[in-house]
Amino acid sequence: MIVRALKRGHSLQTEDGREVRGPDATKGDRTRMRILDEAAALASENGIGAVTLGPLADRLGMSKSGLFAHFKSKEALQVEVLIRAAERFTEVVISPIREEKDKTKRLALFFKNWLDWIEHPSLGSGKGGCPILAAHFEYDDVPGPVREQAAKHNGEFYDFIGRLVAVTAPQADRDATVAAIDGLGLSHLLRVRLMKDANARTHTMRAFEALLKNPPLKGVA
Amino acid sequence: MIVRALKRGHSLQTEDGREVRGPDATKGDRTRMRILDEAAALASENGIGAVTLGPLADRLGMSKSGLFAHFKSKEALQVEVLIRAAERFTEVVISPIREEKDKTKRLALFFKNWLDWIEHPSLGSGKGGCPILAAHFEYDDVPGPVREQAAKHNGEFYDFIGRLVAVTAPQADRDATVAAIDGLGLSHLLRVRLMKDANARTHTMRAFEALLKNPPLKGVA
DNA sequence: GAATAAAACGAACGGTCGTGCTATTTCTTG
DNA sequence: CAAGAAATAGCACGACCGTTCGTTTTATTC
Repeated sequence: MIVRALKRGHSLQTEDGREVRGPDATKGDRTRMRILDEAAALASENGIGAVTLGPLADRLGMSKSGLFAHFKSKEALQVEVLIRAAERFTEVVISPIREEKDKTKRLALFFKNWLDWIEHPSLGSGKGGCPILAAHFEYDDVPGPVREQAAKHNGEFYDFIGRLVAVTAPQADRDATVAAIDGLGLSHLLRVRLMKDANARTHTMRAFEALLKNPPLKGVA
Repeated sequence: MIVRALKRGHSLQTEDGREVRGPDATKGDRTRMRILDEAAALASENGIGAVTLGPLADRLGMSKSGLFAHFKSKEALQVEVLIRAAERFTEVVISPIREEKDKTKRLALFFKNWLDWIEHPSLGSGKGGCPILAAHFEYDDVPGPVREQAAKHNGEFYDFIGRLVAVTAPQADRDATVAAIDGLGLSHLLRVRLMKDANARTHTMRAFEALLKNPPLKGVA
């Protein structure tokens, strides 16, 4: 087990394709998963920057050095936490929309799932907010691998929304519409988590439906 | 100078009303201002949480303890940094819109100023992003005075946008429109700073103009 | 079950953090 | 310019940080 899942760029398989979850996963792989899930929970509460080895080890009931041995550095751990969180995001928010067979309804379904994720992070990881969005704002100006990983995720996220927009509102200016949708999610997070506004969802949904009804059009302004 | 500006809740005057800027300000007051401005710059680059005493003292060319003596705690310093950053935000983004005599055009002018602020933080403090927004996401789930201050600012910000919306688009659902506008700014920040998208402004403006043309309406959805 | 590899531990390191203290310098004021 | 107050520096502290290393415990494999 010298070769780690890290090298494959995601955390579900090792290089030889062996599953990392389930009974045929080795002990180290299982612990590794426990660590990443707990770290994601911690990150969602206090930000990726607050994922420190001591407290994380305490929460896991293991030693700091034993934990550290799974990752070559704290930075590598942070990057993996982001990858893990993105996996969960895909499982909870992205993948379920395939069950909707009317493809023009998938955008609305995705948006609803996203708001759920933002409001009830228990679906995801911790009791704090979405660790991915937190990382975006935390590292938007801090060069390094964490920033690169965050930018990569956000780019894929925009592409994903863009494809949904193209199906649901082909006449719309795609990029501008993606910006508006992304913004509604971000603003929703602040109103729910920072402002504790009980009506946040109502306002967000009104704005979203108005946006779909009259999206920004191509070539205008 | 036992009584500090801090106690008044903002940083431009002491309790007795004496100006803190200009020649009749005492030396300590001036140093205090230098500290807060430099701290805001540092916060804009790496977040409020990264405003630590050692590096901040280095940048100011003074000792850690000399700096610390101006504030009773690091937390108090952070709160004051937020207050100072909000003052600058008002000076640069909010106040100038009064020069527009057509009140229905003030919303658009504000939005333009805000995007400028997000893109060119030199207008504000450091070379990083808006320290206020960064603090909102950094502390949205971390209880304490910093969080309270951030929530206060955001509430006032929403009220301000809401008043502009009421003048420019009285038929609109005010809260939903405020959410959409706020979101466009947040998303703009990510696309400019994290994604380094050169077309961010074009997309943001298209979405903004579409929003003003067809805002969410009252009582709908 | 013995041999071997992987995983986890415990202690220690150099470094930085926020925060007290006391002494010294610098400003302010009569 | 002298006396007093305010501002700053110097130093030390305990706590926590990421990281390393040698040892011990636990899994895996034959």
